[in-house]
Amino acid sequence: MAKIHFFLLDLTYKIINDKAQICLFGRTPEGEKVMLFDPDFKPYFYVIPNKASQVINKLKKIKVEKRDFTANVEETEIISKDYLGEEVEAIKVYTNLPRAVPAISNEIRKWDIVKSCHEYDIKFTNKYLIDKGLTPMKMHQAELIEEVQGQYKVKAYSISGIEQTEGDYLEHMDILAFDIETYFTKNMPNPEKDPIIMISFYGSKYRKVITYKKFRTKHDYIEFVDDESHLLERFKEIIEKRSPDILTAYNSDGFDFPYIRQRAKKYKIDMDMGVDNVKVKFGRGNMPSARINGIIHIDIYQFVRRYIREQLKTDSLKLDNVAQEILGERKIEVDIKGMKKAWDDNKGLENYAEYNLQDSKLTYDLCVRFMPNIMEFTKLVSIPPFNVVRMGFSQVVERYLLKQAPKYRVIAPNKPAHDEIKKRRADTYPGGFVYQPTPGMYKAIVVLDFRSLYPTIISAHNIGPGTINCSCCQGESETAPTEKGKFWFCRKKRGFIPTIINDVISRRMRIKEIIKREKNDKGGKMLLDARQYSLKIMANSFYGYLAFFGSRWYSIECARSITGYARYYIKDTIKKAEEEGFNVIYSDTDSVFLTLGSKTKDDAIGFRDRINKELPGIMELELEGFFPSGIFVSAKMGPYGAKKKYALLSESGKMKITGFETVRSNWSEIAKEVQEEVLRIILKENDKEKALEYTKTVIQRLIDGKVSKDKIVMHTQLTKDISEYTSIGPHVAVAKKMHDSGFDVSPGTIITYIVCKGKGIIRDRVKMPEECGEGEYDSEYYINNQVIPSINKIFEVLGYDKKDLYVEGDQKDLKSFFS
DNA sequence: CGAGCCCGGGG
DNA sequence: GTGTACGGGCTCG
Repeated sequence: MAKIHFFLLDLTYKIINDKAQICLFGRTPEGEKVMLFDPDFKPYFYVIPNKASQVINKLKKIKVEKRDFTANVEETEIISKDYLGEEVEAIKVYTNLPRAVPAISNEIRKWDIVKSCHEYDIKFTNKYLIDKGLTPMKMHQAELIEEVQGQYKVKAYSISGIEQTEGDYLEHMDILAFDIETYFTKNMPNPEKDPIIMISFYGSKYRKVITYKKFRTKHDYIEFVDDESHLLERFKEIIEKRSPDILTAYNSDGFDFPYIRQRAKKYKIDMDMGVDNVKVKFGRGNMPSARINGIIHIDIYQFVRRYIREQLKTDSLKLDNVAQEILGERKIEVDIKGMKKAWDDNKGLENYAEYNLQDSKLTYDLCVRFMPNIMEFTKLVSIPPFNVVRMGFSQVVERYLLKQAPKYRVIAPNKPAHDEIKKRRADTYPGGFVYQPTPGMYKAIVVLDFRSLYPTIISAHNIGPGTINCSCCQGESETAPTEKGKFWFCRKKRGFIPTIINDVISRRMRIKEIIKREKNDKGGKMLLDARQYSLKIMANSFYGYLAFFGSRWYSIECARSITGYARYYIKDTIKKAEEEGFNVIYSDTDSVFLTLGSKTKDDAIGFRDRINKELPGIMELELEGFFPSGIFVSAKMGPYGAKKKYALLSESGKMKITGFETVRSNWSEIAKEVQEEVLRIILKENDKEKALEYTKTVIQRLIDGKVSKDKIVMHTQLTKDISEYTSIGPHVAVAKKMHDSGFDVSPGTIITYIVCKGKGIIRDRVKMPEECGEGEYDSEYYINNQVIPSINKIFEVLGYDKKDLYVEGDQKDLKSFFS
């Protein structure tokens, strides 16, 4: 029998003759796409019974009638398993259909001979990947059985005996980026009426802009079609014809694909671009996503926001900002609001086409840049890249645990039910220790921090839901330094979670050593760096996972113990630093900021080494760096620790700013402007007096009514029909007014309004910009609720009070502002 | 203070 | 579809 080799891109399952068949989308080494059907996987879940024989007998007969199918049990099997550190006898229950798993488990959990059901809500395809040990994007082989006939764009076969082969994974992927431009008048475009006017593609040796207003152009990449419907047909055709491994765009889950779908519907064009001719599937609700069978759609914005955001300097994740920071390249500057006129008059469209193409190029470059990271996460958790880029960290951790579970015979605990979630959410506990800085400027700062503090504590103290308060170590093992409760962890047996986390940390250390050793191989280094980064993210997420209300392996007792140990170690470090004569100025969870005073850099290095000698297991204190000067902001405490807020000037003259939240788009322009300028003056000119004077000037201008309307207009989007609102916010109040004056205020409309002078709550004194005269705005509101909150924290740090913002000569009027 | 709502990205 | 993001911030009740 012939064997087939292929890279596994993605997978789904189809019901064929009342049986579920796994359907794999692959690409052969020769570059051809294939579909492979594996009938050899049955849906199942686990039952932990009180009386196994009774349960099995009853299960054999069970039938659950659902609207369009009948669920029944096909087979059972008794298996010994580990459930939260305990040996249990479990029944593996096979059902007729994947849908029958939730149907049957839901029914039998009510039986009193059943203790609990498990793993009934893990997606069928994911279970397949775990149980068969397969890894998306890697090379696989399988026995070919026969060719399958069907309405597919590619060849399809049934297979058996699939296995992942060692080594290769798809390295040279065919990536295609696209971007759309739409007609729009004032606000964001409305897919009901505003057409798509341009679509660009960018790939390796491929660039194209398609549009349907003809103009003279020097660019051969611009292609003209007859109208919008032909534009959409051509869009489909290019994707089908090129059938890239990866199709990428920026915020395409949230914008481009939903928009295209709406426009295509208008022309009755099917979005059946999948290699199996299945239409693009849209995830619903709050998390839209567009899945194309056989083509991996990666919305690179989704990946950036989940995995990269933390390490970016920019707070905004706009394509322009992200591209500038990552690629050092920007969008083409155009007047986007002028595009409507350019389109109407067919004047200057070439410039917009260039802009359109550049967006695709930046998206393509970002995708290429992050592909090693996406691949590493894909391999780490064995989830197709489509899903990986759309998963939160808690899901990544959980998925990694689920992948490891079979090796340790571990049965997964269940996700919490609704009331359990409520209970968990209400349960808070102390987080990291924060040593509040005295606000102000400092010189000669040393920053020390514990390398991966929480993960190393978990490993060093064997912390996990399976090792906590074991009967075998009661009274023998030390108790964790928590503020309440008495928790100890097993000393005889390593737990599932500490074992996994220790493995992650040691793998990462090995890789870091290889990177150090092999300095010369640049390409290999990039890959290894992506690998160590994914492991770092993974290790750092375990603690949060244990405390996350939605977790399967939830244990607030473990989380309490971890932060308890963390507080113990950091306080101990602070105490010892002070004993040695350093000045501790700030500390937050895992880091300590010292000023040298009369001591030297070498003294700081010696201090670090003395601390490290006493730390248990793999715990380690590192010296992050020396900073000639810095400004500190008071840190605000939350249940999971403190938020860092400070700005440091490094030895190389770079500014490191942490924790200043950006002002949101539904804030007024004046608030944004003041925040930006104050930060600029303080950080770059180092002149707090000047920042204060500047702010006073703006407040004075607000009081005098001199600030123009366009700087105080607020924008808020209506998300539902005005009649559906139970709580009437300012924007809803204005929308009602607008509605009464005959405006269209359907969901999606951006409501613009100005808060005006008057009595009572805000919504009673909001006006549409048109009915509000210049200077009629409520300066009190704009000072207290817009400008002051945006710069408040910054001035607090510099030792100023809100009172210092009083404008001379106007103190009487201002007093009421700051009550 | 809790509940309700909006924001992000996109044009 | 072996379902239903997320954390932060503002305003109303």
